[in-house]
Amino acid sequence: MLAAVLQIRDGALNVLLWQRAMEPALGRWALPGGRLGASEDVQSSVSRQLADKVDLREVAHIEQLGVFSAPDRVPGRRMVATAFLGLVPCDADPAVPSDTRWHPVAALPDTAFDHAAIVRDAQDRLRAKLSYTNLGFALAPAEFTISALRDLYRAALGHPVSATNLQRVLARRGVLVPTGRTAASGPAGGRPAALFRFAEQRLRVTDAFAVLRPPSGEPGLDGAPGTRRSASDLVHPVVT
Amino acid sequence: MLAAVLQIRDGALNVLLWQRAMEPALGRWALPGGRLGASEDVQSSVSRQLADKVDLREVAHIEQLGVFSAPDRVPGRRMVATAFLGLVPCDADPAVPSDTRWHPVAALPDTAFDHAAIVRDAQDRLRAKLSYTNLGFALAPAEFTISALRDLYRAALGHPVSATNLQRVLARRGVLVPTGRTAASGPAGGRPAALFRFAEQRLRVTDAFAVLRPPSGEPGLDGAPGTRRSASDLVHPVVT
DNA sequence: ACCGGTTTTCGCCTTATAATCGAAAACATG
DNA sequence: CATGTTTTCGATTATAAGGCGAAAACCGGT
Repeated sequence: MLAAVLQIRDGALNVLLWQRAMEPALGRWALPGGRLGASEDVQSSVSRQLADKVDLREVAHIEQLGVFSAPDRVPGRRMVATAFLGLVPCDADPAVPSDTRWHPVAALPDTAFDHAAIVRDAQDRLRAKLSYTNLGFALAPAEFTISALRDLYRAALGHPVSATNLQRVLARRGVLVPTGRTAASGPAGGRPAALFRFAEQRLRVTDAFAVLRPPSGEPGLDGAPGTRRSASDLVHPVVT
Repeated sequence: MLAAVLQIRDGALNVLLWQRAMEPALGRWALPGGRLGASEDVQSSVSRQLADKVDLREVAHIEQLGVFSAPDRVPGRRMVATAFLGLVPCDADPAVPSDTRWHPVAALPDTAFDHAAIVRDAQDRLRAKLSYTNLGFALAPAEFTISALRDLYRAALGHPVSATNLQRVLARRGVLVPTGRTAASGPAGGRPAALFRFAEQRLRVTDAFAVLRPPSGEPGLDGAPGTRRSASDLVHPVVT
């Protein structure tokens, strides 16, 4: 039960780590987590563990990342961990305990166990899902300009992003809606930017990323009609 | 530790289930699996469990599906299961124990616990990955005609697929290569079909499915150059 | 009030990829 | 050799993404 909680800070992707005060891996930096309780599922459990580190209301999205189970991943005793990816909007600055810090994923400190690999997987997952879902909602504030959103995507993806293209791709998919309001101009003037928000605060997959689509009226030769869920209500869609 | 092992049989997607001979859920159909050993990771473990049910050499691909952990998913005692997706090429017909059968996923029998939901997740994962990976290799024989492959995709996706389009989409991506040989004509004559094979037998993600790409030379403003893995060597890519 | 400087926004065009359609190719049978 | 069947291929259309530059909307200073 571990979580890689990511947030964009100062234009870079950061992850929440705490410094271990005991063996094994004393002094190294580790992902927050804990043991699974008897009457909770893994998702509730990880949420509960995180409550010690950050204000839970700040975590906009959380999902399973995978199971890490190499027998020797934790020296001494057998530990099988279910890892999660958590995302915090960039305008939140949750209070964290004194042993806990945000670290840029591009320059991790000395990490414990296989936690560096888990962070890499989390980053990969985030990058991929930014492409074909509305996952940006979990990184952005409630209201934002396109430029601000562009900066978030650039930090998360690790490469420059065209504001024009971002705007249109997201608008066409219906994930971005204008609020009608505008932001104040910057110090040097310039046209005031329109404010946008994400249409939904829940993960949704872009339909169009599926290739080899059904002809058109998509008759479907599945058995059990009505049993099949439509692509758009898959919350934790599809890949790993 | 459970596996939903899928195979196309008689033009429909099937899953391997065994009938429980003990409580709880006596008589119901369950996914094969077992407990994690002390010195193995979950993937090795599931492979080991499957060895009892099918010839392992027949399983062309296996990957993590997710953790199922609702406290009451198994009545009586606490069971947290890591579920896997396994795929068997359609030309294999592994010998299975007498309590084990293939069942069409469209018409599952009385299933135990939450196994029906796991099978649905497995099917969703397969459908999605057929779109943007070369995962078809795990469903198809070593050599096949486009028509045969079309039938496999149709069965897995649940909707009609154009052979022409399938051919070119996969060829353009470089996942399909002609062997040069041709199949024998059918009983009614017709032009003999060319035989193809998948270029690789390992999962590979189509690069192009990523949107919001880097400008062109993809400079990348990541830290730690060389640390980052390229999209194409992600074996278990990216989504869930 | 006007002018240069700045930032955002929008329309037009190009490119990339997928889907559709129909004609031609290659075989079997009578 | 004509006919029917199946596959293959080229040409075309459709859709989505990326690139580019002009126009819009604000600033501060002259």
